[in-house]
Amino acid sequence: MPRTGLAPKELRRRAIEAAIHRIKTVGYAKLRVTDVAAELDVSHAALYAHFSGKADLLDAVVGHWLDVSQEDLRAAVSGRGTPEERLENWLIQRLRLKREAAVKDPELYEAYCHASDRMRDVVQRHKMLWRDQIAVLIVQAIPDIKDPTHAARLVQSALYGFNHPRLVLDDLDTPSDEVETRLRDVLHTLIAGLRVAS
Amino acid sequence: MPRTGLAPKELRRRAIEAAIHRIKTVGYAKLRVTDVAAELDVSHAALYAHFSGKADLLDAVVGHWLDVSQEDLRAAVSGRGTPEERLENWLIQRLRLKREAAVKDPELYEAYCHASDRMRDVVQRHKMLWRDQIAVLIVQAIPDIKDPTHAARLVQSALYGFNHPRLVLDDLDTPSDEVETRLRDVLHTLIAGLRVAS
DNA sequence: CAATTTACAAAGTATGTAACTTGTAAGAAA
DNA sequence: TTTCTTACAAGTTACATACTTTGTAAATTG
Repeated sequence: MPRTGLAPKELRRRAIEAAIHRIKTVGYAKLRVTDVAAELDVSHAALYAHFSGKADLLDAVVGHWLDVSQEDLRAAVSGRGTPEERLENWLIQRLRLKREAAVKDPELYEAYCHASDRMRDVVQRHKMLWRDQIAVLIVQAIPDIKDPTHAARLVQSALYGFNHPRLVLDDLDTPSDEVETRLRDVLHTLIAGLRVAS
Repeated sequence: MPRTGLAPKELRRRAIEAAIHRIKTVGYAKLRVTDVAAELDVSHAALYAHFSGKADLLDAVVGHWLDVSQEDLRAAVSGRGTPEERLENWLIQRLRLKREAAVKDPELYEAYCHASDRMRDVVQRHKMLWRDQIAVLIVQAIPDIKDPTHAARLVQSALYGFNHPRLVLDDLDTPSDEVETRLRDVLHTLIAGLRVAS
């Protein structure tokens, strides 16, 4: 029987929190599963009953962050305003969340960048989620659109430069409103183009 | 008087060639200015009369590669076909040049990636060149466009995901025609949108 | 006197070894 | 029986030291 007296799910949750805490304090590069275990007062080996390894723990951390961001984003889908405004808000919100995260928790954001580079499943799943949400919003903005999935992929492609974690990091030093204006310009031009084609 | 018997310009040219040769053979990471000098049968210190340092030599290498690429691209500006086709061809050609370079001379391409990451002047200058050429082609494709420079910047933004050296490297494993089709889709949608706005 | 060399300081990289981390297996505890 | 621990092999990292490379200055050559 357990020494921690915690349900597996609970310990998993605490391990993720501990890992986040460690990443925030000592940095992503110096995260040791030994230290995470120590923070929970268990031996490092105990964590291997809950995570398949370090990569899995990091995936859980990134997955948690993506889930939290997802919450924030969902609001924009059902928010107020015209459909086109909602799509715009959703995209702007996604950009802002990343920029904020990159500034507020750079170490945590770095973990996300690494996960993204390695195309880990966590990130892939969320990319598909994003595309689905974009597709939903596009249908609302352009009701007689021919192929919503195709249109969503197209929008994703065109806005990739605003969304890719590394590139977000790159133009972190240019003012938000400038980047956001560029994003809006591209989006509106795309929508105008899609309306013509539909 | 010179021991090499070469005009400064000529030695500079040979140094660039030697550097390219070294990069191709031993790799970008292992390039030593000592070795480049040895290949020219001069002491490494002699190169400091022609380049301000290693970074400057690398800039010259990347600049040379960009100049050669530029030649290939210029053809598309005055090529045959409708203006829209020429713009499309120009953009596709730019993508192909990068993909080919990344496959054929990965080490040389890496040098370009590094220069791009560090926002070196060489790369900046060529980005502006590109935008000007796009602007020229846009004016031809949409004669009554309001602000060609703005439109060119917009197209650059939307196609950044296809053009950024690192991202080109990322989807090198997806087939050319798939990537090119996506680029064409985005471009045509943008042009349709720009036509509406003009 | 302009191009080059040798000589040299500062910065960077390679190497070997000790200490630490990761992941596994066998066994103890509740 | 499940959760955890200790013990351990394999792989990494940290660190001191020796060696390379970079960049500069003074001396040299045609």
